[in-house]
Amino acid sequence: MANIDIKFIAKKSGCSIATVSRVINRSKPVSEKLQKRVVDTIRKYNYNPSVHAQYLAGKKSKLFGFIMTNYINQYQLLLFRYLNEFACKMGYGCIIRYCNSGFEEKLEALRELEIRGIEVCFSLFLPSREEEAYIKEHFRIKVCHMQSPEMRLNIMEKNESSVYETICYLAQLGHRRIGGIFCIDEMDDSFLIARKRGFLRAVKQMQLDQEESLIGQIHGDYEKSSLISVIEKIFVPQKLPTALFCFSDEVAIEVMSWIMKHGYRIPEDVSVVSFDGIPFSERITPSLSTISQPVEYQAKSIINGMLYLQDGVERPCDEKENEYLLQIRDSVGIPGHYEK
Amino acid sequence: MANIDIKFIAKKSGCSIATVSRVINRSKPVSEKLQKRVVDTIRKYNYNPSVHAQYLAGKKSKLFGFIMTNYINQYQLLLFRYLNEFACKMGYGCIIRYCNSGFEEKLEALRELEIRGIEVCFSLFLPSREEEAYIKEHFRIKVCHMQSPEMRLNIMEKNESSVYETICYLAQLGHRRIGGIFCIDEMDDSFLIARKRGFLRAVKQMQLDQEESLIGQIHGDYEKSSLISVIEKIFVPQKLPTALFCFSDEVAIEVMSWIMKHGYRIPEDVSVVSFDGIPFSERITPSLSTISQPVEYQAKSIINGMLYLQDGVERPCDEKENEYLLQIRDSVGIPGHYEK
DNA sequence: TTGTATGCGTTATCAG
DNA sequence: CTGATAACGCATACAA
Repeated sequence: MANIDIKFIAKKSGCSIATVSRVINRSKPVSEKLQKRVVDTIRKYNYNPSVHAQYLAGKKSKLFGFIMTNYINQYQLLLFRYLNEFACKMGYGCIIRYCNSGFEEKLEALRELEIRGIEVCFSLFLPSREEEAYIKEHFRIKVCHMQSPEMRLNIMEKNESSVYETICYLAQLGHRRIGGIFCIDEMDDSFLIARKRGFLRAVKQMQLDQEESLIGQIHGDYEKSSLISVIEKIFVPQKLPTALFCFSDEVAIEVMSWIMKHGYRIPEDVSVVSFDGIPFSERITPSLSTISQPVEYQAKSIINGMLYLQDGVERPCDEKENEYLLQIRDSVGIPGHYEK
Repeated sequence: MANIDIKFIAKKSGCSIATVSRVINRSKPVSEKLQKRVVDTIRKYNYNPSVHAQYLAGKKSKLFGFIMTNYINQYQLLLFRYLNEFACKMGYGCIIRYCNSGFEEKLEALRELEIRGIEVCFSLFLPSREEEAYIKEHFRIKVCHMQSPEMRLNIMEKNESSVYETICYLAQLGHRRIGGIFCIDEMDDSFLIARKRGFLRAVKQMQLDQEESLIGQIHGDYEKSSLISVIEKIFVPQKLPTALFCFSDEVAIEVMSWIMKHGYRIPEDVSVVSFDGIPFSERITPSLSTISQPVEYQAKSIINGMLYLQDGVERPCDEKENEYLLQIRDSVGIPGHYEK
């Protein structure tokens, strides 16, 4: 059987390839009769135009690139799942590339994407100002990320304020001594740092204990041992915190297993709250209280941003859905409210 | 500035585009001098041939497709990271598509991949015989999966035997009452089922307690509540098992948090062992004993299989690396060996 | 060893 | 409204 291409369809429909093309792209009017005939044969032979030929003939690539960090967490995974879903819905394919954090390696990844004719890519890495400038100078491909203005995620403010409110809530429950585990980021001004800012602001505002020993910091790709030293720094026997905030659910889960293994009860002795709202957070026992991110909104908003970078058309998102929701579950309780 | 295409490079190198093409593809000998000149200008202008044009001119697509289940776990994520790495090393890009388990949706995903000129794709879903036949009949794209013979993973046997050996090991430690949580699969003969077979064989062989209440089954996309009923079925107060096997690390982590929350100690009261060897398994407290899969080998072997499907060239893998290793960590102990 | 010319499947321009 | 045809960037058969 012959290859099913535009020529084949044209012959079977008794018209020229130009007409078939017009039917496919709705680029120029075609008489109803002919239109129907063409559509029918396309259906009949299950014809699909070759994207490669389309691209060569001047069309855009319909392919988005995604650069993933090697230290991916479940939140990022979930985000990507939605990104994939929305990209598909808009007719775009997703080409993915894992990458270590070295700048050279990121450039290599960009090069690969560029070769494949991709024009817009999303990176889970937050680039520094210099990196961003370098890329703009040397690449045709447009790179965006969580903090790019086109994404309209308002992510810094949302992170700061949701943590602030969470800590205030704990204070209102009666917690006066709240520990916090945060992420050190290479970027001066990332949304991860914003979480710490929100925490500190609430501590000050609510006049909670401000001891330095209540705060721990670890890197994004921390070792288990360094997390444990942070926990041990915070959990000093005579002066335990009654609550603990962790910058991510995964860290919280590690911490909770440590706490329970060491004979403390959650939430009777310590309440735990974290950030992200990954599905796993409600599966463990006790279920983890967490600030759940609007992943679906974020994904939609990012894809809209990428489409904008691709074709210049703005697609507004409903800002109201951009809500960070504190999910109170079993890991949070009232201090001093249980028998010893 | 003109577009940097093969014509541009040809002009700058003072030769024809045919020669440039030959240098790029090493398809025919080119004199050393000319070769060098061409290579230099390619470098100088950072020229990259258009994959679309190459494809159109008869070359293969250099793109692999991957169909991911929506209920992805960390093991699958890790596997995909390595798949991505090895595919990149071989000059292939990875286009990814998440998908629910409905057959229609899988077909839609395949269609999308096929349109993009992809010839080989890997699916995390295990297709039934009928599904496989249907796809072969209706699609040009070749679909492979964990149990495809071309992948040479020997996965059924490896799963069965590694679980068998693990349970024997526990028996030798003195465990006589071992619980097991397994996955119900729609496929009659999947590697997930093989894990249960290995368990049952060992129980029989070592003459361990065979009560039906020691065994629980859940679906791949189980709810938390159904896991908890399974746990409660196994953890009957007067006749606790001294050890528990879980078919995946993620299930084990959920189970462990339940166990600790309910006042049992790990491993003093119950030992826990599971399957996969995801990084998170050693991060929790106590660290989780698990049968770690040779993810890196598997990924390499899968990519080799996909390359074989693409170009017919066999690339042998070192079978010795296909080893499932029981990692004994803190979650395993000797029964009756601790003070109450 | 090198160059010329054709074709790959599509879109877009220009005539009819 | 429709059809012929020139691009698009590359590989390759054929000619030199």
